[in-house]
Amino acid sequence: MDTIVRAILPRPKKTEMRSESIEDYLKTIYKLQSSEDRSTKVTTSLICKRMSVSPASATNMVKKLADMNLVYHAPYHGVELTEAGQKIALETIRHHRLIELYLSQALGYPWDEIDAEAERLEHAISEDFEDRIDRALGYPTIGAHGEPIPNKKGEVVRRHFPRLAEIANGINATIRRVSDHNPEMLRYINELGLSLGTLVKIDSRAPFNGPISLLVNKATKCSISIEVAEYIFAEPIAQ
Amino acid sequence: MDTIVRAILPRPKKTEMRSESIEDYLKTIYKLQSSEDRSTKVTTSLICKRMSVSPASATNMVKKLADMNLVYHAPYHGVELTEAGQKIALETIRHHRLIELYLSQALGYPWDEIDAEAERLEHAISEDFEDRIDRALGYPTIGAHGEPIPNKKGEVVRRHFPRLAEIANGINATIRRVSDHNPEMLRYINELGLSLGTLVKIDSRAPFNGPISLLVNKATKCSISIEVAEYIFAEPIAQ
DNA sequence: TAAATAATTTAGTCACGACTAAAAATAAGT
DNA sequence: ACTTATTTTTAGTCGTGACTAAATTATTTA
Repeated sequence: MDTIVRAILPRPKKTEMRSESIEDYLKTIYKLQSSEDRSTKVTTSLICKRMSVSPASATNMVKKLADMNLVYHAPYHGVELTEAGQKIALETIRHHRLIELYLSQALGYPWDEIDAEAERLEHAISEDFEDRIDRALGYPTIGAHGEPIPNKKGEVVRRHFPRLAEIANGINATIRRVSDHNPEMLRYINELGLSLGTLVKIDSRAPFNGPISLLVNKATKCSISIEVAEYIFAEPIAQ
Repeated sequence: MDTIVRAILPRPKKTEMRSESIEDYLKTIYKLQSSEDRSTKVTTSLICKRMSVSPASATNMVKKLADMNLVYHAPYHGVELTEAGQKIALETIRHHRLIELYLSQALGYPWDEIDAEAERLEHAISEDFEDRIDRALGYPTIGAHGEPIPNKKGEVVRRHFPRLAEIANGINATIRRVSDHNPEMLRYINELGLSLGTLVKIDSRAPFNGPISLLVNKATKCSISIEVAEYIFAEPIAQ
């Protein structure tokens, strides 16, 4: 009796391991969950687009993550990280950001290369390595592109700044974060002298969504497209 | 005609990729090929023992490596690296040793932990990373345990020193290399104060393969088993 | 509300790299 | 030389994580 039932039911799979892939998916889901508009559901297609993977692959992994109790999955309606899933995501992100900062500060890596290198290293380092670079960096809380670095307990201090594109003309602001999604964009932004802490003033905007003119460090002028201005987050200075 | 022949022959497999596994096997084969007695053939069983893998797995990989022209394989008689295979092996070993040295010098890792950490990192780093730590270390040629570091061209400067166990009583010698195969042994050796460059004098030997008494740095005495003395290589000082 | 479109999931495949069990080849002992 | 023991290879399986193609479910539009 029992045997028959067991033979018919799908075998209960004992997926237990924490693989590179799993970490990558959880990291991506975490980022989608928290960085996009809060209202947006994290759907399979969002995930597969962000990871450059086929929809079927994403579905498969989502099912596996659900089996492992790392995400809640409402079929056709998206996923949400469980506490366990979020823990792994944050550990992975912490690794990533600490490595990025280390590459940039200790090894002189340029801004636009640290993401790719960290992407591979983040899965390979031990807790010990994490601790050692954390110490070497002086227990930082802000990453190389201005993102918060989760602490070991998985706590994140989220800071919120408007995009340059959203700041009104005539306002002074300090650059606080730059989206690290596009290395070419990062290189370009860096070439313009727009790094973390740089003071900029929104000078003027050309009509019809034209370029935005900036005054950088009260000295240089430069003109960037709206698209670029969407990548840069800055803190307006109260005056 | 042609079609029939092609249909019967095993499909020619296009294994092209350079995976972690492949690097590990090539590295192991290189080490077996050069570090054991030269006369010993590198057999499948040697490989599988060293890698803690089943004989079948080793055979499989060996066949694959032969397909990729990375090793010559005489079935039942062992393998030998081709030039291409040796190149990859040396690149991997170079990565490993540079990382070990970096961990030890820049991050203060203890001697007995660097191997395990480097084992995972060596597959994850880029050429750029390699170059940067190489520069940060001042282009070293000797690794953390005294082994030579292959240069970028794949050249190795092999130095040959006798084991402590082989050095005659009364001789002064400088420790030049320590086998890194056993972390516990490494920790023990380090605790005894026996690191690279340490001056030792073979004081005496107890009979029946008993322990060897050493005078360390002309100051401390210590007594080690033959087994330990097999792990340590030293340069006798001409006097 | 029905049809068209878009998103998601199922089904089936493939490469990789491990495994066990069994067959085949080599080496050793009498 | 012939049997025995050991080493090596073959055969077949499994888990992971990707893929395409086809089916299914949701959503939008007419």
